[in-house]
Amino acid sequence: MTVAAQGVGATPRPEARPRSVRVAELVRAALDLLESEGPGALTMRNLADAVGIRAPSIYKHFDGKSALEVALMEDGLFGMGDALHAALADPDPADPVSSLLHAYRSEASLHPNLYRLTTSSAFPRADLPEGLEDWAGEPFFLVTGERHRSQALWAFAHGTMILELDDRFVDGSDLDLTWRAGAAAFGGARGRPRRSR
Amino acid sequence: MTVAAQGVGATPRPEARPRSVRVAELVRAALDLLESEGPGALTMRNLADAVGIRAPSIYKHFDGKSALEVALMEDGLFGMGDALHAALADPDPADPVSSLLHAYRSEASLHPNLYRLTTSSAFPRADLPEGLEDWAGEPFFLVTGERHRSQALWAFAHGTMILELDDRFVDGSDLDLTWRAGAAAFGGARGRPRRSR
DNA sequence: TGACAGGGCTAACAGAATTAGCTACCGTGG
DNA sequence: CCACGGTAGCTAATTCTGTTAGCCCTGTCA
Repeated sequence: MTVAAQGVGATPRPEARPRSVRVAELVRAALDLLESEGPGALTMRNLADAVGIRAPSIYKHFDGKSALEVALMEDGLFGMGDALHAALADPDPADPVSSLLHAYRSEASLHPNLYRLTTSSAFPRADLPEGLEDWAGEPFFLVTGERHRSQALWAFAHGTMILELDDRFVDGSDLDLTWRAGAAAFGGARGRPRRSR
Repeated sequence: MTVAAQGVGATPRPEARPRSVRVAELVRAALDLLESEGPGALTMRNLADAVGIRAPSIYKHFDGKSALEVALMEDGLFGMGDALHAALADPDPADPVSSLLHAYRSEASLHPNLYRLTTSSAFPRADLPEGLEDWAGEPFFLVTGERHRSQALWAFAHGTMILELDDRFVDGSDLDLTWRAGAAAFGGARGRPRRSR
């Protein structure tokens, strides 16, 4: 392993950008709207209503809707990064791949629509804080020790997560087992069907 | 294995629904628009222009935009299903997992925006031909022989594909290696340098 | 011949993001 | 004390979206 031991990564957690009171309020309301009413309900008018102003006034705080979404994605990435790093720092050093996947799934399930947004096609890499993306994804590298393997594991996690959220796994199949099958494939679980490393 | 041997699945290819000339023309134009100009350009007015009519006339052929999208998804699923089944029926029985993943990646890369649409959140399962989804996904089962493992493999494929299309894999990392890492994890490839087939 | 359905059209609407331009407040410098 | 500039609200209006209503022509068939 080329990184510091003990589950602590080499990539520093980026600084969150300061937000004015109003901006913070808008982002919070936007997240509420997004999660409780769905992506279609996140309109400038609805958001304005939620904080008691008119839609055009939002433009005093954000350049446009996409800038607002960037702020949401930022929160989403910080949340995911914290969850993943915590999972590795935590107790169980035994099966880190499974721990990581479990943390990933839990965090995403907590804010499904935020997760969808954060992983949506229009990813504004340039507008996000420097290093945020790397830091949030680092745990996958810490757990696999190799770049492409870590990308593959991340891809599995994201694929499973988004298909689960979108209800794409048919019949009443047990998704726990699907996650475990992935963990096993990537050398995590010593799961039931017993496959060594 | 509970399925017929020799790479041929038990699930029959569903019948494509018949389409009138105009409907076929509209779907073809919609696909053109989608792939050449992007999802934002797929509007009723643009589509109407493309076939030389006015937007409201489209409603004589489709119930609405989402019905049009269903038709596109249908084509996308048929295309993917054909590609995957062909990959298994084809020559190389040696490394079926890699063959399958290769076919998946090729087919999706051919129509990236159609792939995105077909795997988008709003998946109108009920409006699609009976059995289409199962048939298109069957090759993943044929190749793994176990349900949850097949779901995990599909999730890896989709995750890698969508992250690749969305340019989410940072730095100039070699995505071939990422795909291969996944294939290896799922029991496909043997050696790293060694690529059979 | 007459009814009807198919498939085009224009006009119009509601809701989306966004812009322009106005105004009120609020703190600071002369 | 007063003027000034910045902050943050507002209304009105623009453009683009999907969609509906209602009209009309044309071919087919009883």
